[in-house]
Amino acid sequence: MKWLRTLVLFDKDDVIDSLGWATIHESYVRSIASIDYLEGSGTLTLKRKQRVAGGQWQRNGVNYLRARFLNHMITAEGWKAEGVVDLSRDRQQPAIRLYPSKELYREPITSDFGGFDFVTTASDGLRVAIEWETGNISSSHRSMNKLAIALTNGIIDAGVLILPSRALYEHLTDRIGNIGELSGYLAMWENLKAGVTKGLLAITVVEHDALTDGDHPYLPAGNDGRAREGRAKASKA
Amino acid sequence: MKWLRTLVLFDKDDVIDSLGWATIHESYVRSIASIDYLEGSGTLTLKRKQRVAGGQWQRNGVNYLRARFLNHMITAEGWKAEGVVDLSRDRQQPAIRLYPSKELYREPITSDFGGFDFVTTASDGLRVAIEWETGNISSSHRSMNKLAIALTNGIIDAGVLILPSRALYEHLTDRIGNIGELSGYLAMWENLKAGVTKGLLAITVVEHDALTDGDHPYLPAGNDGRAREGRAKASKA
DNA sequence: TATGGATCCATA
DNA sequence: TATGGATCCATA
Repeated sequence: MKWLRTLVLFDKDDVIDSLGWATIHESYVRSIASIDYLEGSGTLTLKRKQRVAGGQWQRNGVNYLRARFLNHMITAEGWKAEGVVDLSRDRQQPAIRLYPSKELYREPITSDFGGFDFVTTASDGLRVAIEWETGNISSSHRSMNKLAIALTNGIIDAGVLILPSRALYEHLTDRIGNIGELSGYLAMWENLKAGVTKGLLAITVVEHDALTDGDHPYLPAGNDGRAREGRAKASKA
Repeated sequence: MKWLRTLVLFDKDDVIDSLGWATIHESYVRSIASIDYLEGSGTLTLKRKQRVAGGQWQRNGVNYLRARFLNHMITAEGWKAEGVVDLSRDRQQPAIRLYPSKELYREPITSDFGGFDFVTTASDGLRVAIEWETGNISSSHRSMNKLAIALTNGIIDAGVLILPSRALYEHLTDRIGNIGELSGYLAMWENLKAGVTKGLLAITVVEHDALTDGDHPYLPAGNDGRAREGRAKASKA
């Protein structure tokens, strides 16, 4: 798989020049590069999306890519996934107002802050959270918001969202995250840097190496969401 | 349907005291109150979620609620839905840096900013966008981010997200938006007020009036093939 | 083609 | 039970 670019939306207190960041960035770029299909080929070749009977599109599923990435980070790069890095629920809520009473009000925090795909600590102590984003594009918004909150609260020093280019997006599960649809929101997240003391927020864009129309299997798809419905429809058509 | 509360996350330049805001808030609260089931009963009674064979849960679909709300706003309250209020793609992108080159870079905006469920203008000229959020909880993040960007860019003066209480959430389609899961992020959106000249950002929380285990139909999932699919699957289990 | 859903899955 | 995710749908 191809690493295309890493966008640093903001950087406070020079995390960008730290050894920890350099080390982790090199590492996850190697993990991205390691993802191939067929496995062992050294190249991520995807079968191009294809229209099937009933007007539906056949595309590549995304679980395989995610599993390969996380696996390489742990086994080949030697990072330990630390599991949940959580924010307590008793942090300060902003003073908001109710309407129409205009009373001051603090909404209780009643959900946990779920954690990240991968959190680790570099040798210099830098805590980095990485999100491999192949969920729905709206899920990318939640991931970015979550990274921003974690940076604001000082529980991580660097946050990265890894997501598909628009070109890769076309050939994977419909409506997954992609840089194109996030591009109009970058200014919003960049704006949050004012509330961060130390921290870097980044997006890394990735892409397939090659596309083919030939005799090559699609990446397997799971049974999530409306898959069953879609399959029933396809087999009927 | 019950209006529970309206949270004003921020308010710049006293939109909260404007006549336009008061008028629109009263209006949409009436539209919320008008949603009943069975239709004409005056009460939104929902059949409680129920575990069915195969371990699945049977729940109420969400299309009906959305349709009733929008319909009431237009026909009973007399608001005109203005359709897409869009941001041009040529707005200024923040100066972000590439890594590792550290070059300055501006990611091109390659997606349109899709618009809101309902946009209207009050008699005093106040432009208000309303999002009726019964999509996935991650979609609520996108909606809030979008309202925030629209306020920052001055294309609306007030933005409202209407979403279910945690109690209502339990009985509707799995994983839809709810105030509980958004509660930990309110500080982030509140923080964006610094970049807004004039504008109010609000969340309105809604709930059913009653639950029943009795002989009462689940809210229909729509007039398309989905309800049929769901029944087929459930009856197979 | 593009964008906002609506729906059910996997797993701690 | 709770949270993040994956998958296809509806429609302009």
